[in-house]
Amino acid sequence: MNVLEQTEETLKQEIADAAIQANLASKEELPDIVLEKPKDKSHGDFATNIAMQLARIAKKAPRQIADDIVANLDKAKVSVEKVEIAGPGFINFFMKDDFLGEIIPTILKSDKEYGKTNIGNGEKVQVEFVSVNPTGDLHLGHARGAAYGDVLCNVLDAAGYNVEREYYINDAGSQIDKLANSVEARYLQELGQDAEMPEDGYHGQAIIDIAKKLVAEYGEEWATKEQDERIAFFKEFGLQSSLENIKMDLKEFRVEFDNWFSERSLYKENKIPGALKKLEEGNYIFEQDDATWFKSTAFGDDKDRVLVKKDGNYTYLTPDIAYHKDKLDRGYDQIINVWGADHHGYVPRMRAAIQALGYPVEKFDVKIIQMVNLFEGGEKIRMSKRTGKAVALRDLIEDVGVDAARYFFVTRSNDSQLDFDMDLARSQSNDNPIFYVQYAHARICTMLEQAQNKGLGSGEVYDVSLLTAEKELDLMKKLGEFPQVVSDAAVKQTPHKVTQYVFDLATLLHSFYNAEKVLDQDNIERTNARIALMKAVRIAIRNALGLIGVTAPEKM
RNA sequence: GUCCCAGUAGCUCAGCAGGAUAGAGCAACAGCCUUCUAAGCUGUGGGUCGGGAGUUCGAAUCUCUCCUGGGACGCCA
Repeated sequence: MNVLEQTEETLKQEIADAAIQANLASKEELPDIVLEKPKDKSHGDFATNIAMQLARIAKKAPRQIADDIVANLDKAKVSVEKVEIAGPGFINFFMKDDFLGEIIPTILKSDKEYGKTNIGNGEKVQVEFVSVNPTGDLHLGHARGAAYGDVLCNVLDAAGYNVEREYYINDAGSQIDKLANSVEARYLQELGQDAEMPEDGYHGQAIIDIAKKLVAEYGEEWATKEQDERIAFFKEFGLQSSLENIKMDLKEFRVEFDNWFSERSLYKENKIPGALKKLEEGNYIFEQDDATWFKSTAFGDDKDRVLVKKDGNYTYLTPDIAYHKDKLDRGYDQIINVWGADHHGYVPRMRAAIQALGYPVEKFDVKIIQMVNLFEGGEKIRMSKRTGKAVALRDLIEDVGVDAARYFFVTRSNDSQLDFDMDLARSQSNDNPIFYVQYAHARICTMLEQAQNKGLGSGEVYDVSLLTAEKELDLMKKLGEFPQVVSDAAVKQTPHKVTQYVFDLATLLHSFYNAEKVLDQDNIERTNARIALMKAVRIAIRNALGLIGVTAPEKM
């Protein structure tokens, strides 16, 4: 537990005791005390609305209740400067400045660990994300899912969850056949033959590159072979090449997985019939029109779903059900899937499947990532997977860099669409939030370097009580919030809160920097205290950027 | 037609486990570099939180309804 949390806990306890002592409510009746940090400084450092909440129970006016609570408060136990009652019955607490005193020493001591919490309590969480079909390049939409999933995992990890990252490789369905056919057509075209791309094939550049690679390695060898043999070979070649590309792109994007789960392994290990059998035991299977159906409507789905097609093949859903069964059998407390918005309609049937298999549906969670719209020169760039004109992740990285791309993708809530402004992401100006934040870090590094050159603040001796300027207090309060921000982002699965936080912290740093001078030969005491503050800010920025997967440069 | 997401300042978006006078960035306007990085800072203007009803002491936040935009509704994946 960090310093601010401890102060809050003590304060909450005091308020609860005071309320009971004033006979406003019994221990059982008393609601949880909520402490908030008022936006307006004139409302103090903490505020509680307990008086309003107790109005009905105590059958008294809120302001009267607030009076009673304040009268019974033992101010000696917490470092409260003064207490005020305001508005409809808020109780505002103004703390003595020294309540911030422990923040800086705590941060400097925790260093890389600062921000970590144990709210997850070691709970096992698995996050499956990206999981793009190995039939082409990763593009913009996938990139957002990749950034979201990765940062979510970082945040969960920091908040004390036991996280695993997994990628589901669709290497068994009909899309792989399409891939083989597409590769074949491109291969023959490379050799100057008059081959036609299948209507429903993959038209992207990636397939052409694979064909070129084939020609480079095998020449015309495969043109003369039996088609069956050729297709079989191209299927594997295409699959492996695509997978390699995807892995390479993700690695460059700083996304690494613990598991790469192959759909084929479900076939090999006979897991699909097992899942079907389980469904059958629950009477959720029926035959109709020569197909096998899953009665997903029993769990609120719009319509029932086909599992085994008329032609005897599984639909996409069937191995996916087996896959989710497998995941749940691995003993995670929670499995989170990160899906694109175009797959949201798939959620009810998978939820139905989880329930039909007899698992608690609360363990299954889907995060939907809304679309990304790319803007350049004020105009929207349309993307389409079919025509192959989608903007590839690789191109995006080359253009704006990994830092800017990752940062931009986790600036917004996952369920808001995202307008990605290429010009802004590229710009080396104060308009660009990633540069703004990184600049704050670099600025601190420069100051600390100079401090060292001048022989200032090198020791462990500093007196934080000298930090009384408003901007110093603001910085310390913000620093103290970091662990709560991490917990909040993890629990609510909203990694963009970290991005917002680090931006706000950078703002306070820049503001402080312009208002106060850190290195002052004529005031060594204060200089040492400020250097300690700067070190603490640097740690918080670095750790926050680390969670987002963005570098913290020392010079810019 | 059904389902999902969104609708908050001129633009892009936070805020949505109900709390005080609704925030940030950009854009606009006015200022700040003999001082640790001006990739920075300070200030000003700007809002019927899509409309309406309800619950509540209190609603941008919860419920219902309507409108607008985007997406999804295959024996595709």
